[in-house]
Amino acid sequence: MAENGGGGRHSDLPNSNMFPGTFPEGLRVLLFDEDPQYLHVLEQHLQDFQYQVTRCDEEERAMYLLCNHRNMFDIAIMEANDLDGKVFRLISEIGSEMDIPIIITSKDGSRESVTKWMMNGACDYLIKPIRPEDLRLIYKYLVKKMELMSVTVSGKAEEKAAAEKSSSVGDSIRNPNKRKGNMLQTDKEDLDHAHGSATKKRRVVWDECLNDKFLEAMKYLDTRDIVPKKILERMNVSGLTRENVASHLQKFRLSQKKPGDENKKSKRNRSLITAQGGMSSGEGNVQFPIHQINNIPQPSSVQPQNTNLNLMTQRISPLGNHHDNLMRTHQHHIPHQVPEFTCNGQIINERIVLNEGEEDIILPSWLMPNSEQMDFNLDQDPVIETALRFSDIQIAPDPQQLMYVQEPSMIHIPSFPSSLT
DNA sequence: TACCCAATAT
DNA sequence: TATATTGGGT
Repeated sequence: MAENGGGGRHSDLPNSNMFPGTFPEGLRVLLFDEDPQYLHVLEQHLQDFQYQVTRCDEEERAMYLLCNHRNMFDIAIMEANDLDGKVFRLISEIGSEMDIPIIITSKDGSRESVTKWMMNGACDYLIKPIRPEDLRLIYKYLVKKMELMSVTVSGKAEEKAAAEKSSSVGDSIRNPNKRKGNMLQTDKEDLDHAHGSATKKRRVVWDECLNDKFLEAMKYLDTRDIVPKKILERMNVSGLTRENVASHLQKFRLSQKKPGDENKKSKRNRSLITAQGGMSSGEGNVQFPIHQINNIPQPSSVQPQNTNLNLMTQRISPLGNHHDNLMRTHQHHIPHQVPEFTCNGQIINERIVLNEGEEDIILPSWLMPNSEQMDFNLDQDPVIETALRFSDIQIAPDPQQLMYVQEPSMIHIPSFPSSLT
């Protein structure tokens, strides 16, 4: 891959020392353009800047990824030429709920188009042909978040404590990254949010990745050491507090107490149970998506180095082809909401969830193409593959809060019954 | 101080 | 619903 074309870009960042690693290198970009050639050009440019590009030249697929795998991306660049298209509808209707900046690209430089897109969820609008420099600078939409989470994560204990105190003041906790429909207000809004969230504690979403860490820690620890503090230490997830772990442990223990309840649960709750019988907490909520837990390349050798695709294969294969099941499920259910699968690049359990949770939905109904179109095999999907390939090695900016996971988890402890209600 | 647990709040 | 917080007890 070519060396970056933007010399000294890191020093471009204000207070760049507060940004982890080599940010914005590794920025995960979902790139959609219907023109394969132009797509390739853009991809090339982005890669020149060391961004991880997942390219896509089919609208449906791009939207599918945006809807259902946005945690695999830090930012999306979507081609869109008409204001009545599905992309526009997608972004204007649920774009504000997405936690990912969406940049629109178009040949249409009309004021109407620019204005409409910008007012309906796009964070920027690039008129083709796009200058490489504009692509290089896409990380700017994440800088604020990076700064924000840097404050949150790097804080000392006192600051943390203070932050925790202040979180009980009573004002609502808002998603600092949720963009408003009217992006003309974005900067101000984001500033407000940034200010607020820097002093607030966000909810932790115990999704598959984090839960795996938790389970792995439990497994590793001696029985007498299974206390929040030790688990926290063992998990080695920065940003996570003892209280977080204590809370989760409490839930865990409760869930173990009455495993019999499992059978009484509704179908809906079954969607939270992994194939291993574990608790996946796959609710898919966006408060603190676990894609924010960026796997740092493993320094040593606790376990064999995960070479990502292999890892994925290992984890996927025993479970059969869930993609097919997933797709079949979709074909039989009218979608009504967009679930969020939060495990960074690790879609195994999300598929399990989908497989078992009959009510899990992928696309909004108006986005649902005919089943033929949607029935692509994700296992062999180069788009998914790209994202997966990068998923474990990236050092990607975290939109809300960064948690470093130093030991990619491969161990799943069976039986973490879910279902506490 | 850390822990557990139940209840309650968000 | 999931997670955080609180409060009482060990």
